[in-house]
Amino acid sequence: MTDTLRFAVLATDIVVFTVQDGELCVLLIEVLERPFENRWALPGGLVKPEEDILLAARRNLAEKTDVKSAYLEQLYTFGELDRDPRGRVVSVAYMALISSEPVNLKTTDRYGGIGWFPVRKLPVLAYDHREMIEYAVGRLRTKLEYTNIIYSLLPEKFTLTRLQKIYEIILGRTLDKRNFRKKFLSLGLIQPTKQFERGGRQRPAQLFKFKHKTFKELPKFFD
Amino acid sequence: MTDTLRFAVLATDIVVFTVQDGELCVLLIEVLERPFENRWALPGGLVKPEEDILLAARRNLAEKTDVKSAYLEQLYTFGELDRDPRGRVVSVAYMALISSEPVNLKTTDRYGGIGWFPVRKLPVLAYDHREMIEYAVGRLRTKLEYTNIIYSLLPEKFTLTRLQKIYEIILGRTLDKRNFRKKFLSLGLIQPTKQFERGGRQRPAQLFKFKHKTFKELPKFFD
DNA sequence: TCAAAAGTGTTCGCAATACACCCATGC
DNA sequence: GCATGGGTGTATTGCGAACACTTTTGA
Repeated sequence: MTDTLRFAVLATDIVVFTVQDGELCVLLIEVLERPFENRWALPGGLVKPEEDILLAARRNLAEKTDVKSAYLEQLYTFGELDRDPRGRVVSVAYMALISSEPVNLKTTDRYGGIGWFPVRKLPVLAYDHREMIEYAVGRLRTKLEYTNIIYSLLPEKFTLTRLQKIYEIILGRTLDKRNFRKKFLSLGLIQPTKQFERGGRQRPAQLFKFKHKTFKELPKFFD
Repeated sequence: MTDTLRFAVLATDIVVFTVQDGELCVLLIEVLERPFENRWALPGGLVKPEEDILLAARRNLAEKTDVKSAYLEQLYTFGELDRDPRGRVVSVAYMALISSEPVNLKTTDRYGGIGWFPVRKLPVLAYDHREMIEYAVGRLRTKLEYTNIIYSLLPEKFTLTRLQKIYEIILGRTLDKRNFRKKFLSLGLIQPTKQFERGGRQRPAQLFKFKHKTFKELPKFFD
């Protein structure tokens, strides 16, 4: 091998999802550099020669937000020759999920802005980042149905209605309240707390929490 | 970016599956170079600077077999810092599926041998290739249940029993013959031919073929 | 007392499962 | 004629889907 060493530029891009205002949203930053000036892009950056790719994803994410993402998963590696007009860059895409609590977004002078965008109304994106987001949405939908990753999109305590809404928003269809509760509770993933969410002018909703906030595959789930 | 260009060695490894003699088998080559001399490894190699990764996988596969694989899918990118003792090598792993027809295997002076190994009885492997194979087996099992990729593991014409055996071998459990046929035929993916497989000292089995040999997701499948 | 969301059970239909015998052939 | 795998139908069950009213609170 040593006589034929080949090199490529390695990068990582992170599709950070959260649910906000009834929409599945993704975190984007505004590019200033040509040829994508004023377009929006996924947070990400280069992987250092002696840096683990997963850690590079975490680092790049930490440089833009103060979020410790609850969940980070490698998605797919994008290596089309012409995906970056500046030259050959191979990018390992990740998906991150964070709870929809307020998040501090940083910005540096290398970027114009940073913000959450509903995946249903994305701006014009730089590079192949639209493709990455579409891929990530597909993966998220799939995983929602056979794993417990939804825990990473929720705060510590939450109502069953909020839980259901997240499923509905991501899956893109409504679910029957009684069937949803019956089925989800039977999974045994969550337990009721003794607290209730008050404040609306309606009956208070009981707050639940996950027994364990660790990734798990489930036997079955919602079709 | 140009002021901070970073480099990594990019490679690809291919987990080539086939079903042979009642076993799910994977194609391995024998490494001669230190420090993995006499261990077995997945076929693969470096990605050239101006080469698409998928094409690099195809090329590396073609250099070892004369198989045009029916199916090739990117699996996961392995980038642990110490996964290759010779230095930092990031490898994009692929999964290939081929029909269990006889395949010509080539070998070059850079490798000691090449052959098929049952995934249940793997030799000691080089690098992180065992991990890659385990990942690939998981993906294969999953995809078998919600896609039609099994077509790529079968010859043009096949009996229903052979089809069922492949499911049983990969899923690792037996299936009921009547239920299997009822369900698979109801998917409408295959059609009977007018030919029968003779030769055994039993009733000849009707040969079937796939209507389309293109990748498809299925509504549901075997649990 | 009214508006708003919380909470709760039963029925129905279908799809998955379990299960056993006759058929066509080669030897 | 017998051994071998090929081929076929029905009954049961469990799960997902459909569906409506009462409860609790704040204003």
